[in-house]
Amino acid sequence: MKKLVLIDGNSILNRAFYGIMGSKMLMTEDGTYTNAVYGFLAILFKILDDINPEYVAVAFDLKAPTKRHELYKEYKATRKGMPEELASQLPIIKEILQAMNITIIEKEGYEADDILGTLAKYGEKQKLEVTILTGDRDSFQLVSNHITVRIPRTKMGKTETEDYTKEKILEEYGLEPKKLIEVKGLMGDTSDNIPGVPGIGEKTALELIKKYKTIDGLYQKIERNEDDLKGKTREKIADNKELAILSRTLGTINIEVPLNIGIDQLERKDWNREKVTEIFKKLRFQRFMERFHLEEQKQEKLETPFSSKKIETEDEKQNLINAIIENKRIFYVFSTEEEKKEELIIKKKITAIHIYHEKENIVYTSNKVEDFKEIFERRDILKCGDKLKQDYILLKQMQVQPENLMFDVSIAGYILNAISGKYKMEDLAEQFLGIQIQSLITQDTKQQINLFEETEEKESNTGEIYTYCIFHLYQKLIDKLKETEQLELFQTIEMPLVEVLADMQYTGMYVNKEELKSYGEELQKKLEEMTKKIYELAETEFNINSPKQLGEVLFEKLKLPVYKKTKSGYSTDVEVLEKLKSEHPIIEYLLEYRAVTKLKSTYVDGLIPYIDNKGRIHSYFHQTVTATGRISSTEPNMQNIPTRTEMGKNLRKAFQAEKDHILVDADYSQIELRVLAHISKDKTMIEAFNHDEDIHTQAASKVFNIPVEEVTKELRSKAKAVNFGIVYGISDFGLGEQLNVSRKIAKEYIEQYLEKYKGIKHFMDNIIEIARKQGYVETLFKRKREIPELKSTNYMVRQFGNRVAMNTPIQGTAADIMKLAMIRVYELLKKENMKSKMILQVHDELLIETVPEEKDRVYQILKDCMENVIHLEVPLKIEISEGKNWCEAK
DNA sequence: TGGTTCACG
DNA sequence: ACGTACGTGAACCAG
Repeated sequence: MKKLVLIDGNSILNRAFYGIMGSKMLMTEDGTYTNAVYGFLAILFKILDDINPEYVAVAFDLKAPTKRHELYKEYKATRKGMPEELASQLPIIKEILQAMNITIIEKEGYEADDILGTLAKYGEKQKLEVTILTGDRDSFQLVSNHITVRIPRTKMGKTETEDYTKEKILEEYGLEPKKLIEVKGLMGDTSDNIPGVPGIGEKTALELIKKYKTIDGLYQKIERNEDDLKGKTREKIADNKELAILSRTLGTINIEVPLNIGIDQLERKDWNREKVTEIFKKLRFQRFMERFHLEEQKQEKLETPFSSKKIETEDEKQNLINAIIENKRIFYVFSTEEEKKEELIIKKKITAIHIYHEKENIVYTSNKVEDFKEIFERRDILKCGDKLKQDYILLKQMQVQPENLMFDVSIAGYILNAISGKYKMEDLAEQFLGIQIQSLITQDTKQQINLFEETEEKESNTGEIYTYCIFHLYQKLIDKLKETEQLELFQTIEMPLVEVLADMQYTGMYVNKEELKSYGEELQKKLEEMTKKIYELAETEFNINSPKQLGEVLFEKLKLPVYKKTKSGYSTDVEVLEKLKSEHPIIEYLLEYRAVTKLKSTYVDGLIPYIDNKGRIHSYFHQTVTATGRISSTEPNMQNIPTRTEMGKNLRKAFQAEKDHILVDADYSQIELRVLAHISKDKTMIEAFNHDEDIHTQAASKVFNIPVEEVTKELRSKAKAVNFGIVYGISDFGLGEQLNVSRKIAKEYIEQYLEKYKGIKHFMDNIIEIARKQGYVETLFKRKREIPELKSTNYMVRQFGNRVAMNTPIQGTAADIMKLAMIRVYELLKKENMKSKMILQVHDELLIETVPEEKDRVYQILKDCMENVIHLEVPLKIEISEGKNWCEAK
């Protein structure tokens, strides 16, 4: 039997739009939304795969009002408009369907489901097996022996489908599909603006139709008093006969639309591959292009634009070294291999070095890195490469102290665009040189892995190509940085910081493994107690870590009130639990359980495997990750070690100074607000900082219009939240949420605040205008962040863009200042040959491990460098403390 | 893999 | 009528 697939275009596009919204709004660089198109195609490809039909058609609604709905005049008025982000995708999907030679059917005056109904019945008569793909349960009335309705569901991001056959409908509703029209007439459908009989829901309607077969049958019996209905229900039904009949008409799918279409017009044909490729390329649908092999293979294998040579003779080596010294710079890349891997600690070593010879256009390769030790240690030779922090560490491990690491391609890429996230050599070579690295690689490394026991030499020219690219990217990126006026930022902050971070990462932080383990055991005991208590109180055993199961226990079994929901069910976060505290004794145990598991799994069990044989943890510090210019830390993240709670503080006792050493912790006080005072030039706030006043107390006095002396703890804390809000890019809703006050009150706070801090108001308005005009914002040191969100057609996204515009100059400038301070501190410690080591940065906090005899000097250096790294309109202030461990030093 | 939760600044 | 404070990373669950 041949098969026909009919698709409700609007319904599926709609599903796809809301299904793939979530976290990432798919969009191309120029702001075209593509999420619904993408989802539509995913669903389409799936059904074509599953069913492999001989015939296909897609139906769309046309905007004109339909006959059916004209009957109900309010219909149009209450009809929800499509959001612009969705509407803009409609013509795109039509264009694609056309390119795929899939028939599109639209008819003025008819809805998609009318067209589908007509075609389905027609198909059935032609002896076809018909499947209707739609998100609309209305179409169940069309189901018959040879017509099935398939409904897609987005479940956890994935699209599943469910088929409604005649049997399934009989089973689920106890009625023939056709009878569902009668049911709808009684119950109505709010989403479709079909009124139905007031007070009659699905249950009653189903029962009535089961009993009386049709609406007409029902009213016949009522009119003859042969029914057995009682009271209110009978009255309502009797009173609303007209409405019921109207509703049935509204709910009936028209299966007699005059279409003049023959079956041969629905036949599946080959795609116009060229056209489809062009559109997919524009929309960046890489996945689909790969799946259908659409990428045009224009370049076979490009001729390599340079030569490669292994260094074999002494002469060759000397010739290269001479060239490097003469040019005062080296373009190079290391090849590395994993030396050993214990738990999560990976140790790498250099296996070869590739160096570009500028005059000869040859990339030389040597596996004797020691030959170039001197070159790396020379300060007068500029090192140009990629991921130089890693190189620094690798060299350091072979007793080489590299100097003048001043050009790193990925960092240059990051400075030029902090939000692209594409800083791999492949990305940068493509973007700035138009070189397709993949097409230049001669041997596929993947193919030869494990072909031999001993992988002697991986015969890949990747390292050589990278080296060649570095040379060409150098001039290109330097020019770009000049163009954007960011060369100074790059050369005086970002590049000098590479060595600082490398050294910090190389040094690592001492963590007392034994103490950490025993603390873990303590937590384990607590955890077992909590678990027992929770099971008792819940009268059931379940996985407390599963928000889903916990939600079921709290809100279904224990019937606690639901304050908040998430996409997938009940929310069970701290905020919700705090509100439920008085409702049930189980809550306090849950809160405690959550706190303890977090500590144990993330910070005890999670950290132990990172401790090396010297007791130190070497977190990776990333310089090309954040949108604002901050540093980030991973494997493990050392920037979010607990500190706020008592338990957190106890944990910090395991983070220590080495034997006979001391930790010194320096903390910028209010750096973000000070930066804000400076860039907004707000008189009031500047004055507060210049007189060393408590900034939150001052804010309280301004917001609540009372003298400073009368500011209570509560008011100060509220004003503190307002200050935070200002830094984050204020919104009344957000502040209200934070303070647990109405958004009206929150709005008053903000208005008061901005009334008193006029300069800040001016800054906020101004920065948004600038951001809109130029498409980006920048920090005091010219770090830039593009804000494409401001161009969005979606209000929410634009609002987010506004907040980002306000926050980024503040957070980013503070990050710049800290980076510069770190460089100053590092330079002094190095110059004075001190044993003291910088071991950690936590955004506004710097941690140094020192020895008693250097302690005073470290204090001096920290204070000098951090407070005087730049002179703003307000002073920068730090607080320093010390201790044997990180808890004491805070 | 995405969603939820939670640790830090 | 909507659905929001800024910047991160990791563990865990469910599909």
